[in-house]
Amino acid sequence: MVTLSNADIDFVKNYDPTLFPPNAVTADVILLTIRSGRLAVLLVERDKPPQQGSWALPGGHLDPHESITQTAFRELSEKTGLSAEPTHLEQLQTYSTPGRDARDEIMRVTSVAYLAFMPDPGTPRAGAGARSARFWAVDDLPEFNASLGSEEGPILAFDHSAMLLDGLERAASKLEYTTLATAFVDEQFTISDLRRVYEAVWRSQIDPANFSRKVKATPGFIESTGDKRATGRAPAGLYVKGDAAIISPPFFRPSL
Amino acid sequence: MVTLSNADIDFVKNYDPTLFPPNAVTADVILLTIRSGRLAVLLVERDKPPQQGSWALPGGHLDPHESITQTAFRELSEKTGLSAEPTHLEQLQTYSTPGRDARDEIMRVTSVAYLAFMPDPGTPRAGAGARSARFWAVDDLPEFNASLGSEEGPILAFDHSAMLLDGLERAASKLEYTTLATAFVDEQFTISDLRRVYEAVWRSQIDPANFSRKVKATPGFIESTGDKRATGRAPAGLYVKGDAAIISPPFFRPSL
DNA sequence: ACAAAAGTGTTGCACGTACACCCATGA
DNA sequence: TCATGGGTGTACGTGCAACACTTTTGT
Repeated sequence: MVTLSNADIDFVKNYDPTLFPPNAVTADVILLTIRSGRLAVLLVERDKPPQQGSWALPGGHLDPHESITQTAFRELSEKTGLSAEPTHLEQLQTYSTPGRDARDEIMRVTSVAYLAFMPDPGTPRAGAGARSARFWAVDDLPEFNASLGSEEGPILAFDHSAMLLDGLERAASKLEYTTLATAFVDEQFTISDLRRVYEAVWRSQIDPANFSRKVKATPGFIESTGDKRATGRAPAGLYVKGDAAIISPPFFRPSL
Repeated sequence: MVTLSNADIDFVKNYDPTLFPPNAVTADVILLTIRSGRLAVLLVERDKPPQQGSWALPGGHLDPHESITQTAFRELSEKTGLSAEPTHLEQLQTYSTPGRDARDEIMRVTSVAYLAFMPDPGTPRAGAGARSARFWAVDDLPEFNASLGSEEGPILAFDHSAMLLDGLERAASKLEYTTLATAFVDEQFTISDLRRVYEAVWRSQIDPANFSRKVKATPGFIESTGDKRATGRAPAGLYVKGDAAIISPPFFRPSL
């Protein structure tokens, strides 16, 4: 990837990392899915300090020979025991404010947050370093205009509430101009399934008639399989994801 | 910011950073401005290995007690001697692919790229670690559909071409739905000044009549001062930035 | 037969684009 | 007075929101 000059080779040979202040780099993953029509996020209950016993996003340290994206995938699978990989994973933002982690007194911890989507993967299993792992409906979390739902969720550890807030905004805005809603549904899905993704992420009602027309009119968003699924009453057409990545013109979420 | 339990305090006291593989965290800044109607980026000629002698984005190491955003501001001023600060600076993305920096053999280098805008600040001065510093018109860089212009620019060091490409796309897309074009012009500006920002960043022609109407119709985008500037021929109204951050409905760039 | 969900038709309105036109100024 | 750029007027097309209406099935 990089061409090394002789000067570079000499330089690297004599490079002493201990001369630099210590740093840690971690990846944290905001994995979103739709459960019973509600947007849900995967959290783990921490089993080690710092913040032992509190709930946090799954994540962990960068290994020397992997990219930070690989860290995100690996930590997600190690901490939560999910067998399937997310259908979409993208980098969100990096968080480095001093004091965001107790270890900052000794060694700065810089955290790269990732945003991931997948269809409901069922119940996760707590992995290494986690006391338990489960999905929480986002609006059961008290920090996110809470408790329209039944359960009362936890307050998040570290600055993970800020990360989640940023992730939710990114998710809502990406549905406007990309076809990423398909990352939340199974391989075969109905247009109503897709509409329920939009409704959950945008927390708003969408006119089924206009939604259906618009999705079908967007080239490459969905492809018909010809089959039908006997879902509730009338059978709905089954579709698979098309090959377009962006929607133009975009969908707009109601301006609130 | 974080409340520490007794367990956390004990944990941090006994924390040994040397048990972890060494990491470096750096910030690199893509500073864009408009010069003679063309989009330009600030580059420095490196005066130390690695990649000594080649051109790169200004940047450097995270200090133990600053946020990575502060690193970006500090390195920009140290390396390029700019007296004014950018009028806009936002985090772009983090780059950590193994092999992106020669030092990765010894210590992983994770780089947080920032995107910054400002009105033309004049000629920069090379600072510590830089042999020289100057603005290059983006389309004089051979990797960016080059040489409509006169000069032939350099190939960038490390993965800085990828960063710049991502930054240009982000800048173009942000002009669609935010009022950030005002970050490129002086405090007082004409509507044509603002239009030339859009034309430089989008590399396209815009109808002056429709542009003027749309800008004035967007609440909070610009505020009239009542003054006029005798620019070319007829005097143009002078405006200042309004207090809105987002444009709705957005402007759309021509779909190419 | 009826309820519920899928999907079609139709209308009005808001907005963007294109382009003709007028105005103010300095050379 | 003419060239240049700032600015207004206007007509056309597109596309979406709203909502009435038809179709299809399971109970």
